[in-house]
Amino acid sequence: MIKNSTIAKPRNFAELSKKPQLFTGLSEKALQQILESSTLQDYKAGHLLVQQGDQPTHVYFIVEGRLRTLRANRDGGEATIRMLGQGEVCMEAVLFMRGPSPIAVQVVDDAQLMLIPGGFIKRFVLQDHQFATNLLKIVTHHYKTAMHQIDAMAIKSPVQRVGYYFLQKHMEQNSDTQNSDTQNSDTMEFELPFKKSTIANHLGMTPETFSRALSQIKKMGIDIKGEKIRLKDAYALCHFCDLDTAHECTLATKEDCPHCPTHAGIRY
Amino acid sequence: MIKNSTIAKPRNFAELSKKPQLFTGLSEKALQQILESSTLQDYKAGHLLVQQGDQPTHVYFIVEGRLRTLRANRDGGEATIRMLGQGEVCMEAVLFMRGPSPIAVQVVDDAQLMLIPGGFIKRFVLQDHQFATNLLKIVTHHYKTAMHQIDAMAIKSPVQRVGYYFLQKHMEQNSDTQNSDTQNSDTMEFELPFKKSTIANHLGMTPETFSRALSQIKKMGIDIKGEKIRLKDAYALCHFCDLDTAHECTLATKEDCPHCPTHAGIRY
DNA sequence: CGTTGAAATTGATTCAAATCAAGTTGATGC
DNA sequence: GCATCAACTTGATTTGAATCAATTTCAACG
Repeated sequence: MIKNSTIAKPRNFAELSKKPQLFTGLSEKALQQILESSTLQDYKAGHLLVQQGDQPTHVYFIVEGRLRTLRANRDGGEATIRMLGQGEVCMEAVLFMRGPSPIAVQVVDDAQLMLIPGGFIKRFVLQDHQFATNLLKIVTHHYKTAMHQIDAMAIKSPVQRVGYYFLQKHMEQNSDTQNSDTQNSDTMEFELPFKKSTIANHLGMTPETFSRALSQIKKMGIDIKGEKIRLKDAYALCHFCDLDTAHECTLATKEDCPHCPTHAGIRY
Repeated sequence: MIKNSTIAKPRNFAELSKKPQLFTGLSEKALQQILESSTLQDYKAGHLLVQQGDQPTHVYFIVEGRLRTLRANRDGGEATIRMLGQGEVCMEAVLFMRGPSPIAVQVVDDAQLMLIPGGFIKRFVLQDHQFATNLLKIVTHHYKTAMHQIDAMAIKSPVQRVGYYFLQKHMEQNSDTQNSDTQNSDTMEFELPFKKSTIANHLGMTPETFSRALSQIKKMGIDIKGEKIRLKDAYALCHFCDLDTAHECTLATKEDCPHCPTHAGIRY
């Protein structure tokens, strides 16, 4: 599985499009320390990095490629917890849970990962405040996402789940392009970063149901061509917004959004 | 709603049966600082401490009573995220998410809470390593629980969800009694700490379905009398165990458990 | 360019949990 | 003791997503 293993070089970071959350605000010295303790490795799609029940050994930083974290049971059922790409980390939360890993980690697209030893992370948290806060923010954000996932499965219809997922991807990709030098501040188009069956599983439904939800959502002003999603108008996804998501929405201030939950003082 | 408000006194902690995770390993000085910044308040059952979309202001430490955290939508649907009692905290994770609270917090049983100002917590995390690690462990544990909840709703049957919930409560209450001076090391009995309809909602099912799941589970060697659950034998709940839970099980080492996933090298 | 195989779509059928609708139990107060 | 009300249980019915099954689409490769 392992094709390549070297000491991580700082310039690998420069190649990443957006600054990874794990390293924000760290001193040069701190960064050096992390890099020197880590190794780079390549993995093939399909490889199981971590199995459910394994003792966590490393934190994995994605330089290139895609992973997913999941839970599985005896009858072959799988629940995809997270789907992650470039600049994201995994196993950092598991490291601080006592006991073996509650999740498996699978390589979805051929990936280059930076492996940071678990022991190093645990020590480093105690010596670097900024790093500790970074970790806290990351785990906290995972928890928020998990709460949304619970919410979705408990009280949302398949169409609502897909709509909310689209809304998030749309907002993510808008903020990405604004950070880079693209001029287009409000793109009406975005892409599905994973194959549909994986997204379906993440949303707690079968591929068939996902497909049917897509054809429903097409009737709501959203064009779907393969991986490309195109909105007919900027408000097309506002149906699916909720109070805490509206807060990050650039349209929320423009008072003309017909569905925005921040208007009319909606309380759930 | 507020019946009483005083500066928190240290001796309130002494009254708590088990040492709360938030304060473990802190110096006397650190504890003093926290107590001096906090206030005690009483709340009536039903009160909404925090609404979805509110900006978080405090961390709530439960001295007495019960709370639940939940998400709700426009159509009246509710998803219970956590149900918490004495010695537990909430809003500590939300504090480190950017933006407004994704959850509401409701008082379920009349409660006495210690309110720790959010700003204090944020500052204190940067100055006290132990406190930072405590928080990291707490949030990380919430995340683990949330992953179990996702798993449950995605790939478990109602009966399996109830069984797994029972298993957890059983293990919790066993470890509690071992810490205190009770001799009975392996109790066959435990109690449901919340009313059934709340548990049902937390498990992502209707009260009717929960009730039917209970009658199924009675056939598996588990007696249910109101709030009291009594196991016919110590292994009655082992059906519902998984790899990461087995790790904390006192029976797992005894190789005679017929269902334990740690035996026979089960891989999911 | 056509072949191959995986992924996705679409349709028909099944099934499990939600809903609807009575009852029952159990706690609280008069 | 009995009345009252909420929580829970139990049964009948409906419904929406899973499953099963048959195409269709599309990318990879010879």
